[in-house]
Amino acid sequence: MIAKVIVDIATSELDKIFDYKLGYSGATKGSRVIVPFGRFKTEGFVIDISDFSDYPEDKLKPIIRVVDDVPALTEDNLRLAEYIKNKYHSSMASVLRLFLPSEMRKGKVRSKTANYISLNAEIEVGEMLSSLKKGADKQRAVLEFLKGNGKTKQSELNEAFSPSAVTALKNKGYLIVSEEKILRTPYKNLSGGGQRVKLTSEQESAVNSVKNSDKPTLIKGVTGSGKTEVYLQLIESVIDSGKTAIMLVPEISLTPQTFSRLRSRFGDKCAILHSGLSAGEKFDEWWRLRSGEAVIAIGARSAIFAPLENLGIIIIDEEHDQSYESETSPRYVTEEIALERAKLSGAKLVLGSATPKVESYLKAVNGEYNLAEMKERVNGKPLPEIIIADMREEVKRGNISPFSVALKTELKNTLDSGNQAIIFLNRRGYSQKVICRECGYVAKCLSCDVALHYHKAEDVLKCHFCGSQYHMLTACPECGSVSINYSGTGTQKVVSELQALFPSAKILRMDNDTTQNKEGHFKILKEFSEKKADILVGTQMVAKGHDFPSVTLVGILDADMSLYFSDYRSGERTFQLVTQVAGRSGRAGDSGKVVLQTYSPKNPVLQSSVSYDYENFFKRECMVRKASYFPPFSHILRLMVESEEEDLAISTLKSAFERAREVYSEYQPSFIYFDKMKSPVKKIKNKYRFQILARIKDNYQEIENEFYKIANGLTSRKVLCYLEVNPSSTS
DNA sequence: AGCACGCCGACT
DNA sequence: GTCGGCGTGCTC
Repeated sequence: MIAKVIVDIATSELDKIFDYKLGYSGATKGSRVIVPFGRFKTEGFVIDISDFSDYPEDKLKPIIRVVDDVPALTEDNLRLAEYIKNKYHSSMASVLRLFLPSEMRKGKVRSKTANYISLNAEIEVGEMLSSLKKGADKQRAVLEFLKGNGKTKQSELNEAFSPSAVTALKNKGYLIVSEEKILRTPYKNLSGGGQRVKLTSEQESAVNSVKNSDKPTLIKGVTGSGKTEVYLQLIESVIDSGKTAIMLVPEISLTPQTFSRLRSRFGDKCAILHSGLSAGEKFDEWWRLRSGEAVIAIGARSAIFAPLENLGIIIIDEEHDQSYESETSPRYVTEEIALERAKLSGAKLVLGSATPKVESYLKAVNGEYNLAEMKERVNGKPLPEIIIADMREEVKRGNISPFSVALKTELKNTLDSGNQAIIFLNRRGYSQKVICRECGYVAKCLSCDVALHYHKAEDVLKCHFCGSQYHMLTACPECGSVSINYSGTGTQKVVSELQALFPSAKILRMDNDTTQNKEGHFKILKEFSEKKADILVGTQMVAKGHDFPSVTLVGILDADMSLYFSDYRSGERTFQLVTQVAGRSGRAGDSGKVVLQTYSPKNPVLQSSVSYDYENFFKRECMVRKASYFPPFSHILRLMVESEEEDLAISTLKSAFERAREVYSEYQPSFIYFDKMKSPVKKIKNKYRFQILARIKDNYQEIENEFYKIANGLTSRKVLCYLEVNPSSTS
């Protein structure tokens, strides 16, 4: 018998099947194995067993050994892997690696065992006790304890009594030592009254809508509409029917709160897959799923690869979140893999969000997805009121502080009533954008309709989409004002100005400076939620995460800063951000307020967001993207070339461009845009980066395939060449 | 990935 | 002379 093996080395030359003699290794389809490879040994995956080999039989080597008792990969996994390999044109080894925690490879972790001690059942306890000498009180205590409590970990006995007493009893043959596997369970102490809640009629119909549809379901529910409870009851009914479930949450939501909600409801049936776990915990949680001991997997995007069989449902919470796109090879889109996995195993797929991706909602509108809407909040409270503060007016009136009059007034009210406030600083694409502080004019690229980035070193404005350059402005072309700026206020400055306005307020700051480590992040949030401060000032990271019941005011400074970010999705991002940040206000007590400061109050995206009008935003966004051929009405291909040697990068880019141009001439009518250029960030980690950008309106499958071939064909030991489809940032 | 082979520059 | 730089090729 022949084992078809993929060796666990992710290079394109080795991306083929190697045949080995199966022998008596015991390997089966899906087994991890150790095989001889050239002059050394390597780990590999058995992807098939066959009677035949095309390789000369006398040259076949035998498998050295199997790694795990149970094959690490299931047949479903292998089929899904095949799909991923074809879709993203990556090597099989790099795809298969997605299916196990990286720490498991190369035998870095093993299961942990401990010695357990119990009484030797062949001897009467009374006999043991009476045989002890008079002063042996410790030994007597150990025996009494074991008699009462049964099997106990040796380390605990040693600790509670004394190692010598235990050893003495062992030597007498009174104790039996057994080595047993112990599980390293993360968040063991998480608990809480995980009560099943009675659903509102809207929640109920969302649950039924999912159950009754054979299409994937998009649940579009406003903030606070109780989507999580819908997920939990869906999971419950799936596991009641003997199937398993995967729940994906954004990276930022991997908090003890999230876990405890599932743990308290489903207990040990739920396993947590999370990069923050120790290697041992990851290993054990993974095997609990693989062995069927746990039937619910929760985690960030990589949990879509959870080793579950008989899958009944996949839930992707906050489906619009950026963390669902992998930014390392294979650059997969979680939703695409979830769709295929659900299809392969006949599972339901549920996508949930208050602000779905334009792509997803379009699918729902087209009938490709089933749509379930939840418009009411569980607590019946209205969504926080959003007040727009026109910063152009403030500047005209001579207010040059970062805070509008409206925000100052609301801040005062909030503090006076003993509530808390969050000030959100939108620093996305911050210092690079050029904005007129008088009229709100933003410098844009003439051919792309995206904001230009200011490059300080060269003192020019550049379009990150087509690469064109413009002179830096000295005055606003619209109104002639010279108060044109490209840098904003940092968190530090905001804090000091706030402190000056409200001397007695306690202010916390949360940004990259104050949260170098993950702990800092939690520490600040915890401090704030314990009401040890009145105001929290922060960047992106305050937008998501904890609920703060006493927060009744949220201030958004420079709401438009991400609006003109050079990305076709900037409008979408802004809408999502405003909705999300607004959701931080007034969760429990009094109804909340939001002050949104902007230089472009008439902007349609902001207008839609202040009235929480997703439909309106969506319609307009679709119109704009359709007219200008941006996704989902086109596909953006970005072929990257990276090398430490600039000359080599350039020559590779040239040959890539030559080949791409052949594709271009064959399919010219399908191209909206096609050119080569330096990457906006031209050097990262000592690697020079160049790119080819293309935007395609049809025949994209063929063109994409050709581009993948070009990229893979040009990658070598010294040059990395890869393709990004609809990249979310073009840095 | 890892390791051997092999072909040119700088050195005890 | 040869030590060692790294470019190239092979691995069932």
